[in-house]
Amino acid sequence: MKIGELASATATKVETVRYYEKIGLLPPPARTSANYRAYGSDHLARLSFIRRARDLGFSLEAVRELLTLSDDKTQSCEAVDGIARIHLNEIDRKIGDLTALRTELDRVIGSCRHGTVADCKIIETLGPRPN
Amino acid sequence: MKIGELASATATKVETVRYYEKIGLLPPPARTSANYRAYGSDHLARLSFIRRARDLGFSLEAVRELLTLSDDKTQSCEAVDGIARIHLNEIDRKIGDLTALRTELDRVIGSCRHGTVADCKIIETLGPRPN
DNA sequence: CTACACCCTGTAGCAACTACAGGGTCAAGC
DNA sequence: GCTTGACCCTGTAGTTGCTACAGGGTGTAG
Repeated sequence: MKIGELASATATKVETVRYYEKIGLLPPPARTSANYRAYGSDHLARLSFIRRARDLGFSLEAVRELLTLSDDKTQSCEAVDGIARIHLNEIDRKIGDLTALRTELDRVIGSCRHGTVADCKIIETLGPRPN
Repeated sequence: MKIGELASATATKVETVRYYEKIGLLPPPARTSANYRAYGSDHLARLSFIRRARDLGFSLEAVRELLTLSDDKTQSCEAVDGIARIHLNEIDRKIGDLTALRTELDRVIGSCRHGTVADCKIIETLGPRPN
């Protein structure tokens, strides 16, 4: 299959597929006589794997590790589990940060009395403080 | 005050202060005879504003708008309120996305039986699907 | 007078793509 | 046979918000 077909089969942009090849996530495929990339089902499987891992929020570096691990079927699953757990912790941290932020921002917005900027509580909150 | 003093007074790195000047968020200050930047209290106030807005998660583009609005004290507070509300919506969306992700990832991790990679449920989840 | 901390400019790097510019290829329709 | 349009190629520059040099100059304490 050509790059456009592979891309649409995996909901990826063509440029992104080439990018994954350039950074070594996706092995370079064979070429046609016209120098077009010719992909097989192994490429499709690998790119699907990458996309699903990305959708779960794994970084490209984590995806690279997961791919390496998944290539050696005899290895223990522990390393895979570890990567996933680290990622879960990061997500929890982000959710916590965003929730705290949300509370603070909500408080700021709630104080807005819709007057002029001169006595806008939002601007005031951001402005200089007397300490 | 010199750039290092301004930076530490606002918990900002020196490079970041220069960066804000370069992108036009912070006006260029006067210079000493040795070509050192010399800041006044107005710069301190403005940089504090920027930092607090950034801490609330506003993008630099949003900060730029907030600064412009806060400069015209006679204007209505509505635009400010609007920017803040848009930002709040974005935060809510992000929290929602991350929470969904968290659930999914937790499910994936929970299915791990700690065997070999060959029958790792995590890898399996990421691998090719029969559709 | 010599360390050392600070300041200057300018450029390159990070993640993870995205968007051109400037070309080549191929199938369909007139 | 020739044009149109959709696709493909490479390579480079842009995005956000900084951060980290490299290679210099300045100011002060001992």
